[in-house]
Amino acid sequence: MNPSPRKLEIISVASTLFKEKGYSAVTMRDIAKVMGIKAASLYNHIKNKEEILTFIIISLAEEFIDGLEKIKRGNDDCIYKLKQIIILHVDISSRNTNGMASLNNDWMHLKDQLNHYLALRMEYENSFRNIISEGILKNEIKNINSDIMVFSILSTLRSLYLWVPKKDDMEPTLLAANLSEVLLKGINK
Amino acid sequence: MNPSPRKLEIISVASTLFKEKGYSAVTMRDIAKVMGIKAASLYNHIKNKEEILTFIIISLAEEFIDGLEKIKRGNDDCIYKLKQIIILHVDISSRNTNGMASLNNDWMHLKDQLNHYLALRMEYENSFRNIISEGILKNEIKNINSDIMVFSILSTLRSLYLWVPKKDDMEPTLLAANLSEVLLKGINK
DNA sequence: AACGCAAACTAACGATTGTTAGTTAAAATT
DNA sequence: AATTTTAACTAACAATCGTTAGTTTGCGTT
Repeated sequence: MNPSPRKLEIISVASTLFKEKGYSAVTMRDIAKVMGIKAASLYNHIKNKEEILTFIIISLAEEFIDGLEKIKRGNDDCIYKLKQIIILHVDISSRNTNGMASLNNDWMHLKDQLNHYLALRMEYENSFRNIISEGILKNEIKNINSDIMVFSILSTLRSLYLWVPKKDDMEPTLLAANLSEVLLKGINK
Repeated sequence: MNPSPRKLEIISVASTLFKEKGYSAVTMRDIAKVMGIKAASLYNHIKNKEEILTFIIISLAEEFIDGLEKIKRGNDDCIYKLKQIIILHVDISSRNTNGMASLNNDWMHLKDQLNHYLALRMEYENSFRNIISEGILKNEIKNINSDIMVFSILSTLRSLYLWVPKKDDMEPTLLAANLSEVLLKGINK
């Protein structure tokens, strides 16, 4: 059953507040106040507070997994795959700057779906690492500690949600292109 | 007046818990339980919960500012300065993996010192950006959007606290060297 | 006109929050 | 030996938390 428009509205408002103060510091009364209703009325649309967080995190995580799956299936070289991953992150982060905050910082407050989330994250990181490792084997990528490369690139991509809103004048396409240049070829002339 | 050993112990325990669940989700009773005392006893050593967070964040922020000041004063080229900044981050993050979590994620819960923190952060980012801009002028650094370079490098350095504990077998010196290679020269062969 | 339903409301619940007051026991200082 | 200090304790506080129960309101369908 699809979430009703009103439910999506609540989730959207909650995402904004979760980004500002974190999941734990946001009360149901905070969310209700922004919605212009009482806290108890929220429960006509959602099961409980945790369901809001779960929806935000799991739907984003699955969007990343799906995007990465398509990229993996392609018969491209590793550098091109990395560029597509960068585009994927810029795209999802630009469209979900609020939700990305919860994905990055509030996942530990999941209960029922915590293990599911952790499994998705491990799957994603492993796929990412495999692309790097394959690139090293094929001599497309430098033979440095692959963990460091995964960490370095992924840290930047995971922080996009903080940075994109400050640069909303910049085209996502241009941002992804510049980011590819910096992340793949460095800044040193 | 210097913090007593017992106070530092409380701050250390609190840092660990803050990293696990975030400031808002950690109660004074949580901290007390790990200390093996009652929550009320904490108040013999600290003023309130906020003071713990403030101490963690401000002392780290000032450590970064001091480190950057020394680097700025040096008469080195910009690439070398950036390498020193990377070493600074690896050093501080390795010695304070817990506290760095609060610096990154819990600063918005500061009250009295929030503006002070924001001023320090802006000062730090501006100095960082100036080094990049100078490097572009001196033709040491590629002429790409400098904001993107600042964002990219700083995002990685700010995430070190998450990653260093998983690689505690790796020498900080080696980590900093590899990181410099990746961040400055990229991964593309 | 009567009905059913979605979505708001009021009121309240038990649990938990940060914190204070007052007390006690041991250690350090005089 | 007497006294002060340190650091723990018990007990409790008002405030706030997520959530439930029961009620009301208004709109669309019969």
